[in-house]
Amino acid sequence: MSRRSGILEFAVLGLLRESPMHGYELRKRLNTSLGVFRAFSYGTLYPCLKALVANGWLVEETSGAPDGVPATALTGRRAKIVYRLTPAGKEHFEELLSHSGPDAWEDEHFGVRFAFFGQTSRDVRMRVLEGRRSRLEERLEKMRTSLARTRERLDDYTLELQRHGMESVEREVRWLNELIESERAGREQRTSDPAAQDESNQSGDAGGLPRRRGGSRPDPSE
Amino acid sequence: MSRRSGILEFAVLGLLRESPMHGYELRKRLNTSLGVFRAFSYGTLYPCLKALVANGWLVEETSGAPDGVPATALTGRRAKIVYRLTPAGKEHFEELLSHSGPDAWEDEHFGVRFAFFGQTSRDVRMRVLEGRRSRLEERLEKMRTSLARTRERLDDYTLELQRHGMESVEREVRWLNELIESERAGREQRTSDPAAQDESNQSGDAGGLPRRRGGSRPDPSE
DNA sequence: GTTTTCATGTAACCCGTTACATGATTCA
DNA sequence: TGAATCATGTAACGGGTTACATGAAAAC
Repeated sequence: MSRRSGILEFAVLGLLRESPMHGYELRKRLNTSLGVFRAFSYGTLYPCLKALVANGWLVEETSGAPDGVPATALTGRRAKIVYRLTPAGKEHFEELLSHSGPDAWEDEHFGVRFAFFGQTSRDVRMRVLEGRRSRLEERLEKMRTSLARTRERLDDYTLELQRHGMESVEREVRWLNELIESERAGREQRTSDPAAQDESNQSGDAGGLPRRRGGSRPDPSE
Repeated sequence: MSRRSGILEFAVLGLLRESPMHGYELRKRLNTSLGVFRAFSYGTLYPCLKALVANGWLVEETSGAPDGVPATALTGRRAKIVYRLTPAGKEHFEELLSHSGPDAWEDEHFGVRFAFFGQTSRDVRMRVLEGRRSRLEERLEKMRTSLARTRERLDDYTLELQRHGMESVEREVRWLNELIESERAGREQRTSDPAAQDESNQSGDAGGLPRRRGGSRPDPSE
């Protein structure tokens, strides 16, 4: 019952749901796939994995595998400890997925939640996106009033910092607007979901993302 | 010698350099002026203040002031403990200001450093801005390669998250480019600095910010 | 055969928050 | 007079990192 990190636990369960992995690989996935937002060290990850095993959500499969299936087949090289999600773990993860409480739209949590939107039902997606948006909007409100009160007493750099900060938040709000609109647009369409889970897949279909693929042009004017 | 937070210490010294304050007010300033980036609690601030006093960088002035000058005159209401920067503290802060080590351009530090650019000499400003920029550029590089490697294995949401993340970083790089250019432009001009310090003011002149005042229009299309 | 990368862990520490305890001042 | 805000503090805990210790497999 010790180490409960919330976000790390969530991410680990989510990644292991796709396929079993050992700690080292897991960490790399955490720091790229879910990247930008968070980088966990081994000192955090390994104890967390042990705790999840203790909870019955994961099982360890060592090289001299008790269940046949040598880990070699999975990774191409001998892996020490492969972690696999148990049915209980899967159930637990899906329960976490279905929650959309206020903490789900805080800075740290939101990124991870979004990363697993593919697994998330559409109504939960909507609640998280809208929650996040209103969170940012109230933050903007605060910044605006506080700026209005102190405007003239601040030097140019502080002001510029404030301005840039607000613009960043505004930009994220616009992003959320687009996403929410896409979700709304894809509401009644029921397109076929690309990667359907075998069982207990509670996610609806993939909604509709802006579909602007290709990821930010390499050379933006400069 | 205990509690050394770095960023909090820096911000506290910087704010107190402008004028003496008590803890409560200090915290509000921390969470607005330097806002967006960080919000400290009393549980962090007060112990830090004590430590700074123990270091000889601050002095406490209680209501029954030993130095005359009742705190009432400063705030309009009776304040309990007013903290004032000592000469040693000022000296220390200016030394901190002059450093531009690699940690100065990490996410957490950069914001605070920038907030006190008004007090910072131009060459240090330049080094910090350029350091920050190259830091972001190498991060972009990593993201690009990692994205290229895993592109097709990721679902749309993860991809969109990645894309948005990269765009955010690219945007900050462009911002830095503008700032750096402004600094370069204001290099030989020697405009009069708006708020000159009485003594030991090592900051050159204010350089030149984009001068686009007015802080982000209230209604951006939506 | 040595270096690099893969792979797993632990103990000490750091920075910060939460929740609590306390009390003065202002305002309705 | 009672509620809200101002104001100062502390102890317990939380979540994470760093540095270290260890060793196997791959690459050169």
